[in-house]
Amino acid sequence: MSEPDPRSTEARYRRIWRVVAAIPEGQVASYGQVAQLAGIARGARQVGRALAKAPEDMQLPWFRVISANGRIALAPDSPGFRRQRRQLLAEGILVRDGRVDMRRFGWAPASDEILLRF
DNA sequence: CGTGTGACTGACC
DNA sequence: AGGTCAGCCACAC
Repeated sequence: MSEPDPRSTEARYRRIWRVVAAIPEGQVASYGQVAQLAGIARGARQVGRALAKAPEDMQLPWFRVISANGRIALAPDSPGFRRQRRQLLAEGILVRDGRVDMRRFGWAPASDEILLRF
């Protein structure tokens, strides 16, 4: 019996989904932060990929993931952008011009919280 | 196997 | 504050 390679794309996606699922309601995390917590250095782009690939019935809070600069990464004129903005606003996260104040809404998990969860 | 393309980032103007 | 750029990495062609 061989363990699945933790470096495989599938294994990485599963860890990414696990981290995203742990982002508290009312808070946001950046793609790079999610990658970091999932043990994937410099894997920000993979996070975007994993979110796009996440099964709908997984009900992943993908909308809580935004760019490190606080901006919604999707195209401002896209349906995805509008949906993300709406869902963020729905849980009290202020979105102004497609931007969120990371200092106010950014997720800052405590170290023990990280060790226990991931 | 080379190239182009992003739901990305950090560094530098 | 806002644009450019190189680095990044999985994927489509």
